[in-house]
Amino acid sequence: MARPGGRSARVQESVHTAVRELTAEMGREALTVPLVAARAGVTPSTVYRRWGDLQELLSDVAVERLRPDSDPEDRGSLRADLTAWAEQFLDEMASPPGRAYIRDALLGDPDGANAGQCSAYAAEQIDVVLARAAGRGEAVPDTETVVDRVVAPVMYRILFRPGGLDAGYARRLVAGVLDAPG
Amino acid sequence: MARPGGRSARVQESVHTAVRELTAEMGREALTVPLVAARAGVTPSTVYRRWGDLQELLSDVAVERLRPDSDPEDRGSLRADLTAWAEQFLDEMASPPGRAYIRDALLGDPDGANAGQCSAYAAEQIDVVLARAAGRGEAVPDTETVVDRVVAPVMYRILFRPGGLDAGYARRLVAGVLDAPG
DNA sequence: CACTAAAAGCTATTGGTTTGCGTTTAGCCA
DNA sequence: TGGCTAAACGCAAACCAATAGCTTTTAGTG
Repeated sequence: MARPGGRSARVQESVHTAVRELTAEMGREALTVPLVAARAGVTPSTVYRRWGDLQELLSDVAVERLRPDSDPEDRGSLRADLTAWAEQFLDEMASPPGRAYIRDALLGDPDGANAGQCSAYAAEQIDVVLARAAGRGEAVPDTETVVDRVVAPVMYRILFRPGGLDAGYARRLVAGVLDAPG
Repeated sequence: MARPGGRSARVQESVHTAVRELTAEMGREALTVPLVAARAGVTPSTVYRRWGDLQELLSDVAVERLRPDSDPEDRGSLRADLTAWAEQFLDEMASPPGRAYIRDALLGDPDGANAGQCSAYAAEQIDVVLARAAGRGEAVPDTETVVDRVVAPVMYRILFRPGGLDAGYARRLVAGVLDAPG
């Protein structure tokens, strides 16, 4: 993988852009490697060599989209910060596009590197919230505890229990980990 | 879908058997629809029409394999029952074949029906354990609470955090939900 | 400025996937 | 029991995604 500005970087960028555009235009089902390659202005063999197959390419694009673009907002207390973050997290992840990205990220991921990256994103956001609360002098749970008690249940239900998720569920999970830290 | 003994049932059975045999013989990577169809004694078009593609077929087979074959053993107390079940659950699901089945089950599952079935299997097992404990007069948590506090963290880590799972983790999760029920 | 290795373009070929049509089978009602 | 209907399957041709071999371009280096 060359430095930004090199040909490799240009190809990667144009291919990723092609995936995003074509997904928006005609849906995920209609996507095919030759189609993406044509839109990106490269040959299919280039895509196959760099990504292996369509799933791995979609996984790469999905991880990019799941990267949070900013730190959680400071609302003055651990409870308020964590509740707001959890509600937004559930809202984004449980939406149809969010679910599609999660599936794509998990699917074309032979070694689990992309899935690990997604988990790291959530852990980083939680770290920010917890560190801020600790700076205020509040007692804070471990990041791992929050992952187990909030992130994991949300993701589990998104993946295995289609339907029946709302902001209230996220609030209850946060209340549970703050009021009864295991 | 016809009753057992009908042609549809015979075809489904022979195709599923072919998938299991060929997976064991030459690995999941080598599987193709024409290969499975030939082993099953049907034509590829039959498989494509019934299952859509290889992923959906593998998803069906994976769900079958994830079905528990017996109720959890009675060890005399809720804590012992739940701990033993969680340890076995983690052990089976975190193993390479278990992870492969989970991935397959999630993968070819457009409407989430197969994933929901997997979740239902775990909930049923937990229900048995909790009902038995309630029959003894023990105080028991909700099934949903156990799913959130034990099943979800295990599955999340299997899917998003490759590596670093052991029986001790399952024991700590069970202890957490029994000693500090949210 | 030449040199080397990695990456992309090009093309032929393979084989997985789709489709249309005829045939069989299972369920159903008289 | 016997015909009727619709769903499921077999068959075969056509399509197109996927792969591989080879050439050409490009980026980095002495």
